[in-house]
Amino acid sequence: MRKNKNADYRKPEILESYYEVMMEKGIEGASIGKIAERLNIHPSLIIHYFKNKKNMTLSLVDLLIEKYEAPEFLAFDDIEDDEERFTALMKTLFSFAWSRTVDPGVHFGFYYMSFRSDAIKARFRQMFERFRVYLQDQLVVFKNRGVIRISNEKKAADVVITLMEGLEFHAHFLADGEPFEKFAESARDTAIAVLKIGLI
Amino acid sequence: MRKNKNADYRKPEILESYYEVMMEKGIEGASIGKIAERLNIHPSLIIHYFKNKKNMTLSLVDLLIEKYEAPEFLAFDDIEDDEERFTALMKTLFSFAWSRTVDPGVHFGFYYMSFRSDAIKARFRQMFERFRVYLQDQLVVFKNRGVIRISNEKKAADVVITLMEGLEFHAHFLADGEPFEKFAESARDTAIAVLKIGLI
Amino acid sequence: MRKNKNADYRKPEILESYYEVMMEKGIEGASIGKIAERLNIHPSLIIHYFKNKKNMTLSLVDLLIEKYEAPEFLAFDDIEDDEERFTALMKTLFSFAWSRTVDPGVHFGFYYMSFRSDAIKARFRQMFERFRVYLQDQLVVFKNRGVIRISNEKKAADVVITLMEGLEFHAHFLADGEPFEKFAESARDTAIAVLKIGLI
Amino acid sequence: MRKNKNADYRKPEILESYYEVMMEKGIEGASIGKIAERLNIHPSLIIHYFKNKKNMTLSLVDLLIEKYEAPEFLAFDDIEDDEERFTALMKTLFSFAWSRTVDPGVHFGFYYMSFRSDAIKARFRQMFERFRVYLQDQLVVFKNRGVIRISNEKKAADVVITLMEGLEFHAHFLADGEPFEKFAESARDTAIAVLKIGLI
DNA sequence: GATGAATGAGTGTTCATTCAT
DNA sequence: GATGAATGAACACTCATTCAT
Repeated sequence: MRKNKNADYRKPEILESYYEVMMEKGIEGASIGKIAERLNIHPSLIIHYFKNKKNMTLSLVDLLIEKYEAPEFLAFDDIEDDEERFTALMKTLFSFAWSRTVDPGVHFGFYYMSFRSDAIKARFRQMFERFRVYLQDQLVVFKNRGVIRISNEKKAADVVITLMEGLEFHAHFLADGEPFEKFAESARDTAIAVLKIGLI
Repeated sequence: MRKNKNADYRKPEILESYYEVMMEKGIEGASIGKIAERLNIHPSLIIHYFKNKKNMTLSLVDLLIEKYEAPEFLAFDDIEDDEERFTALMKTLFSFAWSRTVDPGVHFGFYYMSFRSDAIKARFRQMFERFRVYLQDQLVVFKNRGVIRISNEKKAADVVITLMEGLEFHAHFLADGEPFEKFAESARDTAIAVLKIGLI
Repeated sequence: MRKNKNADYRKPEILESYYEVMMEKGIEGASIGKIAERLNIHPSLIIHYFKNKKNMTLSLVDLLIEKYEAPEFLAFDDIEDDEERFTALMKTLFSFAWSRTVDPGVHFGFYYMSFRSDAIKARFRQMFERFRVYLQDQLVVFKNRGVIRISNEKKAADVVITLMEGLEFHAHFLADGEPFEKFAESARDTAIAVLKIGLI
Repeated sequence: MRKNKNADYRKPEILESYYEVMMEKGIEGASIGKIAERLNIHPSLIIHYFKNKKNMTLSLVDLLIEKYEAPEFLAFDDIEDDEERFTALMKTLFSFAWSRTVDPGVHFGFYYMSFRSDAIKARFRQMFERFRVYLQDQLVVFKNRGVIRISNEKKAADVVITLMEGLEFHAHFLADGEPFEKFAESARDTAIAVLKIGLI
């Protein structure tokens, strides 16, 4: 019954299982025992690969952040028309698909963990930084093409992110029943208006 | 060593201790044992007062929500000038004091718990609902007085809340170093502009 | 809400509740807390009346034994014909009603407790002694009237009791489905035969 | 201090310890902690082997039932004479050794537990069923050989079991002082007579 | 690479009981 | 008579981790 695999196979397998258990049972419910059980392996084997839980958790965070930064998500180079490309970007940023890249329960869970773990916090901070930089660059382009009218690109990017993250929250607590996409409209339209009118 | 107090004293005392332990050790670290230790009482006394941990947790959530809804926070009736009152409201909504009414770690912790606990989620939902209704009412007044220019008050209130909550996030991950108040400016100004220009 | 009663009222009330909880949750499940809850009184009040649980348990045992020894059960004086009276006695001893005077779960529970508690064991021993004496006396009468033919009344009574108690067991484990009365027949007929034929 | 053994050694060792603690302290007194203490191991090791207490308890029940069904007990094939073999069987069924295969306190304890646990009840029921079948088969043989004279083998077997179990009870409450063997005589003789005379 | 034995700290909760009011 | 505060021991069980194999 014992299938000998090596780290390259096992580690992702274990992280996948970790993620799944987290979705079902939450952070505090995602114990090494349950993760192992789901994989039909011995808990010790998980320790064997990751040394300890903290380490494994950081690996999972890294993996999930990678998902967010997958290049497919924000590939609009094929759209030639500037206006269209801007719209496509905005639509994506406030889309359901994007919002659900990672299960929201897990997502929030890690956000929460970042309060206790500097290592996790640092990772998210870097992720957000990278995203802000990306957004800033995009905004500069769109500004130069005359699509939007902003003066402070960093602040503008910040506001967009603020709206995105706020929407995530909002959807969890207030959109119940209403479809996400419809609920996201106001936030997206606000973002577009803010950028186009040149408030910032 | 045995100090007999009664429920009116003990229960808030225990909740206070719960809150403190939560700040220090996080949700999963806030065990009945540690809470009791901090109060120099026996763990079972906590059960005596709250029956079980779930119940105690809900009591704490209720207490914290009450804090947010304390009447002092949003009392601007003494300001006669409409414009001034509007500014005061906006300043408060995006203020550090308001944001830190409850320790952000605990705050996020409960948000996170709402994914696993319907009871907690319901409480937050109600809180947000109440807040939206309050905001909506205020916006109607300001609209009638000509201070702002909006067409859909509910959506407008939603956007303001979205910005507030997004700011909370953002501050945690991106504002580090920068003072909150300065960081909050963009979000607040966006909110004001959105309301005044009549985007929604 | 507090109704002041005195011991004469409260004690039986508490014992009744104890018995009920025992039926539902078993011996180990019958805690003072649950008994009190059922009565809507404070657990301390139970201690107040009975001093401690052991004491209360003994009181309950006494009460239940009294039930078994209720005079109504074995009152056949109105039956004049000896043969008929003998049959009536035998029918009663192996009847469902008699067997279920006390809930069998509780009944067994106390039997079991008698292994750990000398006080309880002594009570049951006395009860059985008294019952044996009663039976012996009856058998002597029936023997003198020529209804049965035995040489050793004590042993004869013993065998009857053995059959009665064995039936109790048997019914629990083997009679499932089959009605008790039908199942009891063999035991009763054996008892009658043993007494009539004069084996003992 | 750490002695690594394996499940084949540990599990029976733990069950043995469980049984011993049960004899001393009763069912409710047989906690995992005490069992572990007696073995000088950590309580969680017990959980490691048996997952949970219920499971361990069922394992013990199985073990004890096995003891009752040990083939040595009822091996009379070497006795050629039918009459002698019948007597030997009867003697064994009502013997002290048989009755004390398992400590009566533990024995009763499990009987009692069968009221609350369907799993335990089912096991006992099966055990009794198997025993009845065995007895029935034997009675058929003895009947064919002319040793006994019965018409309904199942009922006959039932009565024998009833007498056996009733004796168990009886001995506990009434035979104190008197030696079991002597006390058992009446029950055994009744059984023999019932079978020989052909009452059933 | 993989398993299983073993640990020890910790979890929430139950329980009988004592004491003060 | 009745309540509530408080205790402390005990309970089954979970968990991450270490070590030997």
